[in-house]
Amino acid sequence: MKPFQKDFYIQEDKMYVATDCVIFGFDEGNLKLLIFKRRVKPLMGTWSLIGSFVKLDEDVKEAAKRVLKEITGLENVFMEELKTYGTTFRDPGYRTISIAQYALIRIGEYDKELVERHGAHWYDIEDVPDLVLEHNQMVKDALLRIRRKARYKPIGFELLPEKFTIPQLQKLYEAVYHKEIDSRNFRKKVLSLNVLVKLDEKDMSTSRRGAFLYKFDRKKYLKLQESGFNFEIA
Amino acid sequence: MKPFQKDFYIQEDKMYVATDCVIFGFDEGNLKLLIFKRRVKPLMGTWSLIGSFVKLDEDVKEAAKRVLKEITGLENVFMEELKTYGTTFRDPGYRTISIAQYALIRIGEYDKELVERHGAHWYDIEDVPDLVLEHNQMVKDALLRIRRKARYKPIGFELLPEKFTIPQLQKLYEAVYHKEIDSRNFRKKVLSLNVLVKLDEKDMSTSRRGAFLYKFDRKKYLKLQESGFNFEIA
DNA sequence: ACAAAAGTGTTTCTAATACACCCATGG
DNA sequence: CCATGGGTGTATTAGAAACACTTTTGT
Repeated sequence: MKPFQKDFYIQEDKMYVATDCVIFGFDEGNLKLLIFKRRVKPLMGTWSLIGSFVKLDEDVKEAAKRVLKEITGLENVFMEELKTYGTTFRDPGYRTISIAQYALIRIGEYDKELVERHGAHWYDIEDVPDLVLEHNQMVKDALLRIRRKARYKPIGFELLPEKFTIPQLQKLYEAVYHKEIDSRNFRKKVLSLNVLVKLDEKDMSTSRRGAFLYKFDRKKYLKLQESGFNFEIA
Repeated sequence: MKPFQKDFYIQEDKMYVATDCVIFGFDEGNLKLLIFKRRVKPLMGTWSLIGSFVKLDEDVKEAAKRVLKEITGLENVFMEELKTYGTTFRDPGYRTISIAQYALIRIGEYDKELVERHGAHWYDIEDVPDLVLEHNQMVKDALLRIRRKARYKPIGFELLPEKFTIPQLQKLYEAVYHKEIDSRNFRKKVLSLNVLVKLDEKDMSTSRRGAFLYKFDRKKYLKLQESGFNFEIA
C-alpha cells in the first residue's frame, strides 16, 4: 500500500508512532486497570499497557480502538488522548513516540474469554505492578486527568453500567478521589444537577431494601451545558 | 548520525512527527497570537503556526523550544503540550503527526528584529486569519485549554511582565474570558490568595494617580498548593 | 477644578458542609 | 424482630456576586 504519492519531506527524519491505552474499569468499589504482557521485542513479556504502532494509513485513535477491540471485544468506548510520551531514548527498540490514551469501560461488558486469551489482567489501581517503559507514569497521569475531568464532565457514568444506583455512583467517586463522601450531600448534589432519570426498578443485590436504579440522561446534560451551567460532582 | 544501533520495529510504518506552537501574548488589553508564513512545500506561503519537524535525536519539546527561540529569541518560556493532530491525510506532504504545544510569552521581551526577519506577526486573537492545515483548530483548542487551566493554575502571570498592576491582571483575565469582571471583587479575590507581593513602585503609564506594581511569588504559590488550597481566579 | 483611572467596604444571596434519624426488607 | 444498607432534612458557614463612592494627580 502506498497512501501518499510523493514524500515532500524526504530530508526530514521519520520515526515510529505508537499509541498506548490506559484502560480503567470500576468493580466492587475499586478502580481497576487493564494491563497485559508485552508481545514484542525488546522487553517482551513485561507488564505493559495495551498498545500498538500506528499505521501509515490509520488515525491514531483508530489504532487505539483497534487494539482495544482486539483485546476486550468492546467498541464505542469512551476514549480520550492523554498526552505524548516520546523522549529520545525512552524506547530501546527505536525512536518511538507514543500517544497515550485513556479509556473508561463498563467492566461488566468486556469479553472475558478474549481478555484471558491475550494474557490481560485487571489490577486494582492501588496495586499496579511495574510496567514497561514509562507506562506507570502514563497511569499516574491518566488518573490525575480523570480526577480533574470528573469535576466538570460526566465521565464517571462511562464506568458504570447503563443502570446504576446512587450509592454505586458515590462509591465510584469515592474510589476516584480516594476519600469518603457524605452520602446525604452527595445525593443532594447529584440529583440537583438534574441529569439522572430515576427508574421504576431497584437493584436488590446489595441490600434487603434495594436501591433505585437511575440512568444518565445525555440530552438533559447537553441542555445543562448549553445553559452555561457548571456540572460539578464531589 | 545514527542514534539507534538497531531498529527492532522495522516491519512497522515510520512517519514524520512535527510540533506546532500556539504562541500567546498579551498587549494593551488584548490576547494576541504569533503566526508566520509557512516556509516549506507544499502550501508554502500560507499563514501558519510556528512549527518544525522533530528530529530522531531530539525530544518533542526540545524541537518546539528550538523554533520558538529561533523566531522570538526567547528561552525559558512557559510551554505545554496541547494535543496531537494527525489524521491520516491531513498533511498532503506525507503522513505527519503534529504534536501541538501552546506557549505563553511576555510580549515585551521578544526580539522584534528576529520576529520580523522571519515574517512573523502578532494577530489579535479575535482576528486570526485562515491558517494552514488545521492550525485554526489548534488555536481554538489552545484557547479553551488556557481558559480552563487559568482557573486553577497561575498561568496568567506568564503573559504579564515581571512587575504588573492589579488592573493589568484584571484586563488579562477579561481578555481570556472575554467578559467584564467587577474590579472590587477581582482585587479582593486575587489578593486573598496571598501569592502577590506588593512593591513600592508604581506604574504611572496608565493614570495620573499611578497603580502599584506587584510581583507573583512562586514560593508562596507552591506553599498554597501544598496546603491543598484551591487557586482560583475569575 | 476636573478628568480619569486606582482603590476601598458592606450587604445579599447562594452553595458547601456538617450532622442524625427513619425506612424497607429478607432472613 | 433485627440487622443492613437506602433514603431524607435542617442549621451553619463560607464564599460569590452585586453594588457606589473616595482618592490621587497631571493638566
